[in-house]
Amino acid sequence: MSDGKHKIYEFIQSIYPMSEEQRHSVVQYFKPRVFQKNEYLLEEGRVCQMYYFLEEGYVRAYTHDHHGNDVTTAFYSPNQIVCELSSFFKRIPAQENIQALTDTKGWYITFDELQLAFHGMSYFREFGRLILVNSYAQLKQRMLSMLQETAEVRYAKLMESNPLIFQKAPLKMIASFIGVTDTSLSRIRKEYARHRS
Amino acid sequence: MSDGKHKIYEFIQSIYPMSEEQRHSVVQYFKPRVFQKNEYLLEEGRVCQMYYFLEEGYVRAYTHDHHGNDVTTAFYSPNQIVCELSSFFKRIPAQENIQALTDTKGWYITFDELQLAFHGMSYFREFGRLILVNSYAQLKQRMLSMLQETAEVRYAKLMESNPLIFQKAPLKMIASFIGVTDTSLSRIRKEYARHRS
DNA sequence: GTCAGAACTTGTCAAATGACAAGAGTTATT
DNA sequence: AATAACTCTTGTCATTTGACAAGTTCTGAC
Repeated sequence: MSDGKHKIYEFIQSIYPMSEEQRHSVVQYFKPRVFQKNEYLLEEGRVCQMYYFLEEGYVRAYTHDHHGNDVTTAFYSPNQIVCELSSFFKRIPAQENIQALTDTKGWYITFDELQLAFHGMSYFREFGRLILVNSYAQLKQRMLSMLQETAEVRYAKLMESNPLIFQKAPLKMIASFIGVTDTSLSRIRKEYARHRS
Repeated sequence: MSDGKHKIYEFIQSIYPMSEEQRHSVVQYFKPRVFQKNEYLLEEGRVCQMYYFLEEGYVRAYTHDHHGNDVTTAFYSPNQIVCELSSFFKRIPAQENIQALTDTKGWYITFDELQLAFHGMSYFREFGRLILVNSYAQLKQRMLSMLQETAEVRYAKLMESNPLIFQKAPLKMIASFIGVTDTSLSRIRKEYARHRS
């Protein structure tokens, strides 16, 4: 394992444990790729070509609402898969952009390669399916959070689960992710800081 | 096809077209199952055992918030798959209940059967994956709708996309699905009717 | 048919949030 | 260093929504 793929081995193991040999046959498909700050991993209107394991750096996905404002749909931190799953698996144009917030480093696999690997290896299939199921579960939690919790609670949770994002992304991006205006988030943050002190 | 599985054949074809023969080998796994009004398809704390194709009837899924109120997470109409995907695929206890709003009729397959079928048939795998990807895409749309649109717009969209739900489910269930209180939805509905007249 | 509970509407008031604008601080570019 | 663009905070006011309560209608159990 002197190929620098240490992190991706660990990641696969944490999602769906398998033998050393099996992991190796999965990992071999992944190729290195870096992005500079502000570079796009995916642009709206194109088909998502990468299933990208983010090893270092921070990334966000966003789309536009009808007023032309952009809305953050996801933040990605190290050790996550970055991919617009609908576009990638259905081979249709994406409705969102994915952009590097910082310089990033990671490993990718293309759709065709993934199909090939899926075909032969049942453990890879399971791994792929779990990524999908986990993303679904996570999105559902966020949905529930939108339905049940106040903006302040959503802010507090993001602070806990992903504090580094606040150093990498401007307030406005975080605000649209949480579902409030940046003005409002600025006030919420103030209140939150007051409670904590 | 005198086995009454007409609808499920059509459904599979609409999601992921395949040959008559392939579809047959998929469909043969599904067994009939009916539920009476108010009967539970899944109860909180149990592992979801069914991947259920809903042929007739209406169903909703809900969970509880910290105040003990229930929150509707999904409505299901005929020709949809009813399943708590996280619980079903990860074999973990579900956090939500799925309950019949009306008498229902449909077809189910268990996890083990599905695994078996996935193993041998690549077209079944594709079908299964598309169900997952489609559910994900749909949830994402709803998420965006929560972020960008007013409660009134969400109400209007649900009215268009799924008008029959309004005859099957009380206002309170619909309100928690849209993300407002029933009081508020009552007012929104009034306003909406006024605009339309 | 009567009763109890659920479902829905409406009123009043308070709280949360958005829209808009001004201003201070920061960063990038030339 | 000067400038412009971006970032964040804060003030004011309007709008939306929630909380609570009262009252009507509907529905199901007995």
